[in-house]
Amino acid sequence: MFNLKKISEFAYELPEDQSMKVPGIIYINDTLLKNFTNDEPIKQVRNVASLPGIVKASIAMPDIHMGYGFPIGGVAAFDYDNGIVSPGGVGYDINCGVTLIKTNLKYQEVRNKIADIIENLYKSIPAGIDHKSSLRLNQQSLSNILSEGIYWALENGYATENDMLNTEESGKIECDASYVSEKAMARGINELGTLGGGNHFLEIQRVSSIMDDKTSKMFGMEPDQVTIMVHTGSRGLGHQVATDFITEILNSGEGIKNENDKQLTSVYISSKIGQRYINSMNAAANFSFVNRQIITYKIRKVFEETFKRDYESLGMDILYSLAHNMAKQEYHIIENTKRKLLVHRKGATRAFPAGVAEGKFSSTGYPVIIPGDMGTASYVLVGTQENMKNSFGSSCHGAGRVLSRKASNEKFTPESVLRELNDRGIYIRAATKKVITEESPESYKDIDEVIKVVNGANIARPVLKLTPLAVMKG
DNA sequence: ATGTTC
Repeated sequence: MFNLKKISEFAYELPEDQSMKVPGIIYINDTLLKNFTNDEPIKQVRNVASLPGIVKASIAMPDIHMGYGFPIGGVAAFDYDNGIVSPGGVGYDINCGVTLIKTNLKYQEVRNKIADIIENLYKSIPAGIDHKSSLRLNQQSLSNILSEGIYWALENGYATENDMLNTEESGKIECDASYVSEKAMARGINELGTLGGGNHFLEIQRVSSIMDDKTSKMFGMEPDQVTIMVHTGSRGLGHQVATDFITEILNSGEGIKNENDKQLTSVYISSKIGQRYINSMNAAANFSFVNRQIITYKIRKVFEETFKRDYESLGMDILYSLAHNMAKQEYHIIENTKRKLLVHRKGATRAFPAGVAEGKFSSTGYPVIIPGDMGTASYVLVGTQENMKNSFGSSCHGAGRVLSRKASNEKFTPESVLRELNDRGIYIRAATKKVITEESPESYKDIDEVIKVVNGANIARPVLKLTPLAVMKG
């Protein structure tokens, strides 16, 4: 087991190691450290610290758990000219992320309709594996989605200008989408507007407490307001892009091998493979932005039918739609020098504060949306100035698993989890029994404790807390 | 996460 050095109440440093080019820092406290049953995630932080061109530190957020190569909850930035890009540092679900939709409805107005709404959402939005979209896309439309992102949704009536402004990167990352394989395209063409499975979900929530009144007001949010949260990504298309490039890099001889972990494969950003991966990753990210937008469109339709009012009069604006599995080209100040970096956030959220965030969020900072588990709570936060220096303006992305899916399935029964949710007044519609046990609240770390570390380590400040009323799982 | 083992 690693002998971690406590550097503050909310941060630990890995012991020095000859392989490490930079320090390894984990933002965590004693309580959350007790969740570790093995040191694999910590080894992954160490392995990332050995990669060429890494800048400042290999960082992990309090929701850290084991991933492919890089830990989930990991942040690592590489010099754009001399550093690497790693598909495992982005994750298989490229631009997996969260959209939070506001309403002007209060809890009292929806409480008797919750079950109907979820059942109608379940009919309207395909969920789980092998549930195909009702949208019929042709190849040209799919190509446009990959290169134009939300602009395609805007042109086709699925998005408004406002939706675009409320989406990270305005829902479009510049890229040459022609490198995306036919196989990835074939998997994606029937999956637009589908939720997927596993930890992906759709939730109806209410604002249960406000920690930052001023920012909440600026976000247009108040106590007992009803919100809808969507967590999904780029589906089979992004998964195939990741698979394609991991396979190609491993077979190419260009991959930078890591003696500690064969899975931790990467290539230089400047290499041809690296450039093709970055373009393909960005295309998959655009697909994911559109996927969440189409789901938003379908949610609005269901609410319009339920309340017999149009979605604008229901106040159904997107607060924000963000990515938490991406590598992004960004400029950061490192030792008084502005440097061009590729910031890998794998299960980590961009958290630029006021003054660094752009557009309509320049005076608040971008909303940082952190879902907990399906039985507990989620949070909206904003980043801090101090954290721009510490972790490239990044926050954690969720509670983080504490039990593996396998362990969860062995430990819980669907009936016990359903009873628990029912006792808490949470209505659930799940595609399979297995996902109910896999995603049991006890499979995740305590979100309140994770937020305590995020706040204590000055990563981000809590703005408001959301409590689930009903959940749909794929 | 994932046409849940090309």
